[in-house]
Amino acid sequence: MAADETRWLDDKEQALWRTIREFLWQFPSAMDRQLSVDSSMQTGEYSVLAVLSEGPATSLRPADIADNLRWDRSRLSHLLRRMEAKGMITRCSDATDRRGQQIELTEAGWKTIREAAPSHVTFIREKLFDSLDEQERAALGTALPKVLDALEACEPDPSCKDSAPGDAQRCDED
Amino acid sequence: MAADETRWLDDKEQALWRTIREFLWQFPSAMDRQLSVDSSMQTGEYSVLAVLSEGPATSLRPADIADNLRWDRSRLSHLLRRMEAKGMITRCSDATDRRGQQIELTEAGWKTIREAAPSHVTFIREKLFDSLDEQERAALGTALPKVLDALEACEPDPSCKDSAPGDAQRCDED
DNA sequence: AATTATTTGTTGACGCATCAATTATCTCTG
DNA sequence: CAGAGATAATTGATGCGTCAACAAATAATT
Repeated sequence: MAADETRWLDDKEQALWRTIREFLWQFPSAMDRQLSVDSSMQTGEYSVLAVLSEGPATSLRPADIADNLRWDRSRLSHLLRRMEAKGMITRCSDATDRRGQQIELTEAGWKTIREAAPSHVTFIREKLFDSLDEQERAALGTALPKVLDALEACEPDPSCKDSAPGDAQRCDED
Repeated sequence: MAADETRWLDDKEQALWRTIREFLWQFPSAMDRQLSVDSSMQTGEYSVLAVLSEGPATSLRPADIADNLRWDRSRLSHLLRRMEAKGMITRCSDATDRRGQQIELTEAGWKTIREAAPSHVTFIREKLFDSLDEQERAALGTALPKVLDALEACEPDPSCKDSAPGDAQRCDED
């Protein structure tokens, strides 16, 4: 890349970036607070409980949960350990693949997600959906996937290998 | 609040929430990775360096930085300690208010932000702005502030007190 | 069948954010 | 001026996410 061709942000772009950055920080932060206050847990734990309770299957392998949430395996592993200690989930070894496990909600886990869901959904509806009109919701629905696509071009996994090579990715250059 | 009036999300809303949730996680995560790889720092540190370098003043008090970024004081305090240890900033006690301090970038701090800025701005432009058309950018610009407004109604600080009391905040009910 | 590569999941060290508690200074009120 | 309250900033404990290294089992290759 040539010397200093950085396309800096103009004032308008900078203002928008500022807004987005604030949203990126404030929303998850407020969501964690809501869950902490109302249900003594955080977003990560809620997400795992939700995935396990929503799916058609009664048990899932950690890799499935990780894929569903697009999470790091390690993060999930740590979280599952804590959740098992709290009695939210149980693990049994997978018969067909002895590396894997089957993760299942316990009764306490079901109770927890059932009790946490109403206030959490209310939070999302009130703070997020109710703040936006139909057009804005639609715009988010089309805009954000594009950004996510752009991000996938350069992920931590070695998934960089199967992305379009012609288009100047910045996975290791500087 | 009455028994079970939770307005659950329908399929369309759930899909949108899923997208937003993924964006909320993946974007900051990718941004941290970019900064780590290219500049050996993370978003928080970059933000502080940016605020200090952008402002008209050559030095700022921690409270000003915290307000600018809408951060917790404690978070900033910890971060400033680490940044001071790395030689990025210096502190001098404020003459007019002996509780406060003046935070200033060191030469090393200036060098760091100057070197980190191009690739970071490029990341934001390529992954975020370039992925969106003008209409989508405008939509974000109007939509997100509304969400942020809704969030401000219920913050950790005792700022709950000066928000409209008629409108059923959920700061402590359940 | 034997070797290699890939996939599944765990672990430990480390850095960071959060919360509650604390110190020091300032401001307001009487 | 004295005392109550507010504000600036720090501290320590705790929990979480990340990274790199690892162990175990399966899949692919020869």
